[in-house]
Formats: sequence, C-alpha cells, structure tokens
Amino acid sequence: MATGRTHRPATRSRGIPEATVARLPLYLRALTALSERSVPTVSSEELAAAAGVNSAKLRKDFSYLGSYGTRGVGYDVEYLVYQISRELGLTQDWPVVIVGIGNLGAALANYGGFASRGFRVAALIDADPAMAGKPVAGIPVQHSDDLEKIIQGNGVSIGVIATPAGAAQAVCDRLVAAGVTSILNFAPTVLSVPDGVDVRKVDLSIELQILAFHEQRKAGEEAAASDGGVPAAATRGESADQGPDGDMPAVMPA
Amino acid sequence: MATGRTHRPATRSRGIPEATVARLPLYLRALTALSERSVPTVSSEELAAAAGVNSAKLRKDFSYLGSYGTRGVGYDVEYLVYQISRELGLTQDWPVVIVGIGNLGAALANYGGFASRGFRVAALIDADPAMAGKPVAGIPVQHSDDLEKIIQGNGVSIGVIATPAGAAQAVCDRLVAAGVTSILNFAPTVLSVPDGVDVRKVDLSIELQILAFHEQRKAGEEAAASDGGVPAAATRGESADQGPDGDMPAVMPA
DNA sequence: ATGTCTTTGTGAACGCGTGCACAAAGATGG
DNA sequence: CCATCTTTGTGCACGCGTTCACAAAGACAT
Repeated sequence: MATGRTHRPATRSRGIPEATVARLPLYLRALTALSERSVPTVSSEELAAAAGVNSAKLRKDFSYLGSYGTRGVGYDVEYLVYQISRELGLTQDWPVVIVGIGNLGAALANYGGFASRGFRVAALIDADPAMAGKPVAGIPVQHSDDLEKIIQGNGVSIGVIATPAGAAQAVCDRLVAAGVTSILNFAPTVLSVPDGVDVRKVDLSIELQILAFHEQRKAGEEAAASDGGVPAAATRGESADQGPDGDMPAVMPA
Repeated sequence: MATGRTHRPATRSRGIPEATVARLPLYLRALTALSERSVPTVSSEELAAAAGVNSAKLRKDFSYLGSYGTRGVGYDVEYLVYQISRELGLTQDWPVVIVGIGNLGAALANYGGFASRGFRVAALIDADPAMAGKPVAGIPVQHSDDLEKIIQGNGVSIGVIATPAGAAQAVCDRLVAAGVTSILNFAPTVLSVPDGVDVRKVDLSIELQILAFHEQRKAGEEAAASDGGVPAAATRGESADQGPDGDMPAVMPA
C-alpha cells in the first residue's frame, strides 16, 4: 500500500448491479496477474485495458464496492484483490460436486483452476455403475445413488451438471432437494428450479450459433458490397441434415 | 404447414437486436424438440414456456424476423425451424477447427452435437508434437505448424481456442491472420483482435465466481434474518491461499 | 504553503432490452 | 355472412447499463 487509505470498510454489499458482479471476476484475474508481477498500484485506465473494458465502467463498478482508489495515483493492487475476493465470496472455500463424468465432466474435474479460487471439487458423481470407484483427476467417482448423502455430508451448495440433457432436470431436482442452491448447467436444457436457486448455463452450441449468425452477416455484407447479393464466403454448404437430437452429455446442445 | 401463409420472405436480416440473436438458438432447440414429436403448430405461450422466456419477448423476437405466425393459431413449427435456421446461418455447414487438444479440447471434439447443427469439426490442432497423428474422436490431431495451411485449405472461418491461457493470444493472432473471423475462446484471457473479428468467451471460473457471489449473499441474508449479522451457511472456510495462476488449458481461468 | 498535475468518483444523458396491455387479424362455428 | 374467440404483432413506458464529461481529491514539486 503506497499511500494513505481513507477507504471506508463499505459493507454495502447490497445493490451491486448484476452486470458489475459479472465483471468482478475479470478484474480480479487482471489484478492477480499484476499482483504476481508485484505491481503495487494500477490506474483505472491500465486495469480497464487489461480487462478489456471501458475505464469509466470500471470506475463505476468499483464505486459500488466502495471508495478503494486514491486520486492521482490509482488503486492499490493487493488491497483491491482482497476486496473483490471478499465481495465475491472467495475468501471462503466452496465445495463443489460435478455430476456426470463424461468427457466434459472429466475435463472439468481435471481442471486445476478449480482449487485456485476458493472452489474445491468435493465429489464426482455419475449414474454409470461401471464408473463407480474409478478415479478421475485423483478423485474416485461415486454413484448417483449416494448423491444426497454426498451433498449433505460435505455441505455442498454449488453443483455442476454435466450430464446428458435427458438426465439434467432429474439430477437438478435431486441436487436442489438435497440442499444445493446454485447450479452451473452444461446440459442443453432449460432447467426449472424453485425460487432462491440460481442457475447459470454454459452452452457451446448457442455460442457457436451466435458466431455463425454474425459470420453469415459478414459474408452477406461483403458479397453485397463487392458484387451481387448472394452470400459467397466460407461456403461448403451441404445443409447438414442431422439426425434426432443426440441428447449429448457434454457442452453442446442443439 | 397447417394454414395459409401470408408471411413475407423478410430479407430484413439487418437490425436484429443482439439479445434476440442470443435467444434464437434457444427457440430453435425447443422447436426442434416439437418437430421431432411431430407437433404441427405452437403458440407463443407454449413455446415461451419451453424456452424459459416471457411470451411477449418471444413474440417481439420473432417480429424482428418477419411475420411468421398466424393469429388465432400460433406458429408453424417446421416453417419456423427453417426460418430461424436460415437466419442463424445454419443452412450452410461451417467448418470449425479446435486448437488445443487437452482435456477440454478432446471433450469438445467428442461432442457429437457439433455435427448436428451445421457445424463440422474440420481439424484438431495441438502444439504438442507427441499428439500429432493421434486420433481424437476419430480425427487425427495435426501439429500447429500447419495451422495456416489447414485453415486456408478448408475455408475455415470459425476457430475454437482451448489452449492454456498463455498460448491463447498467439494462437488467436495466427488464426486471424489465416482468415478466421469468429473465435470461441475457452482460455482465461482477454483476446485482442482487429475490427471485424468476433470473439465469444466461455469461462467456467467466472460463472462459478458469480454463483459464489449470490451464494454468499443468500447465506448472509439468511444469517441476518435469523440471528446476528455474520454469514454462517455453507462454511468450510479455509480461505484458500492458492498458488500462482496455473495457466490451465481448459475451461476455467482464475 | 501553494500550485500544478494526475486520476478518481459520479451526475446526467442516452440507448437498449423488457414487459404490459391492447388493437388488429384471422380462425372457427352457426 | 356474421359473431365470437384465440393469438399475434406492437406501441409505449419503464428500468438497467453504458458512456461522457467534469468537479473534487489527493500526490508531488517547488
């Protein structure tokens, strides 16, 4: 900490805009990188550039947390890392279960980054009896019969669903009944949950389709600009008549 | 197609709000499910419920595409599937390359859903020479030396980055230089790209951190409601002093 | 101490997205 | 052909998020 700290403790955690919350992890990552390079302070301009956002937005975001900057100087990196971590709840550790240990589930389990920010893989759960006991990422897979026991025994409140779409809602219901109140869903389904339960969704298929939309638009505009009207770029079109929705375990839906 | 079609072809693809574009894949999935069950028509109310959105929002979304409904009846499922597919550019097939065949890259490659909506894995690329030639999901991994050749030879315009964070920007630069104009980034980094290139980001760590924030807020409110003020739920806190940012290949950043 | 220079914190304007509520359109039955 | 009933398409208002632009705060030099 380079300079004096007038900063107020700022317990006004309430009322932080959702959009701001979604950016805090971004700032935190950039700040962590600076911290590792032992950079003592950073200006909103620099940090915003590192996080890929507008500097005014960043300052406004931070203003919701409290007044943690020093005018004329910038923000104290270590102090800000601590404040954001605290705000995000990363100063405690969160036991997480992953349900559905297919390709994606295994990839998630193997992902070392879990441990690095207050998250800990408490258990891996799969419905396949053949998987039971088999270690993935050093953790033995447990059968889904024991799901409730596992959740409650470990005080798990965050669950990750990496099952096929068809199983997702049932798994979700069991997780919620067992006490899970936050779910990260990789299955291509809309989960319905009671009030008070948060669901976030990661859906590769949707992301790709959004990219395809813009890609098509680019191609169309390019074609319209150069010659006639019919899109011409990146074609290899066969119109892909796919079979029924494969109800896949992994990232991508339909 | 049950009833008469007054619908206009609606080539006004321009000016579809981004939020709407992001929901189109959701509608498409719900419609595909209906189509497989041979449901001929669906009302905005039903479809909205299936997609987990407000019916007014859905109708407004569709209104950007054109007038594809029939008052008093609803929407023709098959016709709408076609229109949305076309709007999203899914009537042509998009060759995609995946760069970085670690746990996640392999999971993505194995994901059958790729083929099911106009996307085709054209190549798998990894920097590790030991991986070269090794088949993953039936596709031989190619070395990143040949990246440019592969991109150009297959007319690839969409690239998926599943490399460690440290390699992501370099890979990105090469992809863009080779002609890729849409990137789906799984690496925990902010990619900088020239204008005209779209980047979408999937970041497990951020999703988890957002969940943790809300989880903490719930716990805090609960505690405040019952007794004193200090949060008490779901604790197992050890404050997780993690090592340096592991620069992991997979989904999760820091 | 005083002035200058940097950088924060925020008031205000703007634009996008959402949801209500209803008129218009069309189907359906008599 | 008319009345009724269902469901779409959308005008409108509201709220959230973003961005600009600037005054206030503080560091630093003299």
